[in-house]
Amino acid sequence: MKIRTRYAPSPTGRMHVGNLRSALYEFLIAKHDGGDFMLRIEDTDQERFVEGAIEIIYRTLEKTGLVHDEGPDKDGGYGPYVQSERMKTGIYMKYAKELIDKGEAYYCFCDKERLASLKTEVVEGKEITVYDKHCLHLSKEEIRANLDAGKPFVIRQNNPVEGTTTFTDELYGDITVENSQLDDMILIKSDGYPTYNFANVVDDHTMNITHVVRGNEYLSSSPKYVRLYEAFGWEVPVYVHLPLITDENHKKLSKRSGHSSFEDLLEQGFVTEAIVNYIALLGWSPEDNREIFTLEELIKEFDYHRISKSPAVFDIVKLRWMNGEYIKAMDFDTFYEMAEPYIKAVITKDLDLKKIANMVKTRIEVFPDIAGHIDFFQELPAYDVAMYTHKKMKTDTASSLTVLKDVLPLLTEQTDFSNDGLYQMLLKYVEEKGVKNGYVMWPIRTAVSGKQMTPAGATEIMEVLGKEETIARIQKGIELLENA
RNA sequence: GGCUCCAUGGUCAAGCGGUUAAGACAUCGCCCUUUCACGGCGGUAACACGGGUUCGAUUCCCGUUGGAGUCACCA
Repeated sequence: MKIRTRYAPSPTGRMHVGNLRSALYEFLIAKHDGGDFMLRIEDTDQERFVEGAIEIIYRTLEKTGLVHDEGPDKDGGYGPYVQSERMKTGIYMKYAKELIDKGEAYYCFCDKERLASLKTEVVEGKEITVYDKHCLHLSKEEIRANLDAGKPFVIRQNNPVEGTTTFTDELYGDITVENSQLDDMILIKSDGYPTYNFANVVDDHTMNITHVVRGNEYLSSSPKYVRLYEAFGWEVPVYVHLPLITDENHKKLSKRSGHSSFEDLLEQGFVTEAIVNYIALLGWSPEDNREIFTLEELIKEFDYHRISKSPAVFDIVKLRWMNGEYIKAMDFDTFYEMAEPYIKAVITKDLDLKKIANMVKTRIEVFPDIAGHIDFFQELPAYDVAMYTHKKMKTDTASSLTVLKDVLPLLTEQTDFSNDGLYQMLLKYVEEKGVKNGYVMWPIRTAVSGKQMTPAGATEIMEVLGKEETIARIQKGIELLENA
């Protein structure tokens, strides 16, 4: 049988990398096997629903290439399954009632006050409540009367108080819990919507999901879901719980962690392919030492049995490195298209932007790095004469002044202002003087850039700057050195 | 606190009874160089602890410690 997986997000905002990785692995597990990947929007919580969140999910999956295979028709393609839409068919209530008939669930009419009186313990600011099955013991007549009176109700799962429940996770193995630990969780809320706990099971079953792949945070509640499958007499799916992705403090990454959503990363200048590549490696590794993968290659190599069991810290520093690798590997036109806005944000003068882009391509990790490399092209920054002194180049202010003064007339005469022409010309001067290249290049580069480090050598900078601006900057340098 | 899970360098990680315990990021040093970067070469750095099992444990078992997750009419 074909593997069928699903990504089941709730539309509450941007997709953080933990969610994205779940989607990625769910996609990969299905595709590696030639199976199907579904998208199901879990919007049963009316209060948490965020306007536009579904579109963000849709856009993110599309951009990353995690395209689902099935769903209601939408613009000639497949839309996502949406729980609030499915609910209109009465599917969840129908199955809940089936459970009631089987004695596996029951109506509960307890109000907030009674529930509050049940609260027994407060741990780390959280109230721990265990429902006492009060309404399980209501007679048929009492239930009827409450229902007829229009009293608000929820439907609860009826879990046994004795024995144990065991299920198997593909990664973590057999997990057994005491049934007494299983709370009678709510299946249908008083507003008629199903809870995640219930809708998830009903949908996974009715959508024929074979492999339930999800975050580790569901591991401890899985026995309750398994009991639901058993109560229905349904086949329990294969479970693959994914290790958590954490922040640098080893705490679960969440929307509150900030700046770690896919869109945040794009805004920070990361490229989609690098993000996908990096998160694929957070919790999974291939048999060899390879680290750079396209989506297609991941599909081919991804074996979910090699997923790690321990949590992984999201390391933005390594993501930056990987992003830099992707940038270096880009063909120039693609790079330029992405870099242009960042360059134009700094440079408004009429300079050869492509030459500038090319200088910077191997030196950045994310696009916003560009600004710091090229700002001096726009305007010569104020700089300290001390920069002319460089021990390795054996230069100081006096030697630099001499060089600049010697070179100024040569530049004025120079007609070929290309990188090559300038370099040859200066090389000749170097030879005549009998010094090392750096002895001449260093002061010139300093004068034309005003910076300690630049994305290119002196002559490349001069070429882009042009004759007029170059000469002006050299003159400025001479002036500065003379007054030192 | 109950329950569940996890435990190899700062981080991601390979390892699946016998290894000089890989590799990558970061970090440090050297080389290259028209500075820096890129690139190349090299260094520092890890099996949490205590018991078993075994001829032999990073690897298997138990415990301790540490960390995480979860305990909602949220998902």
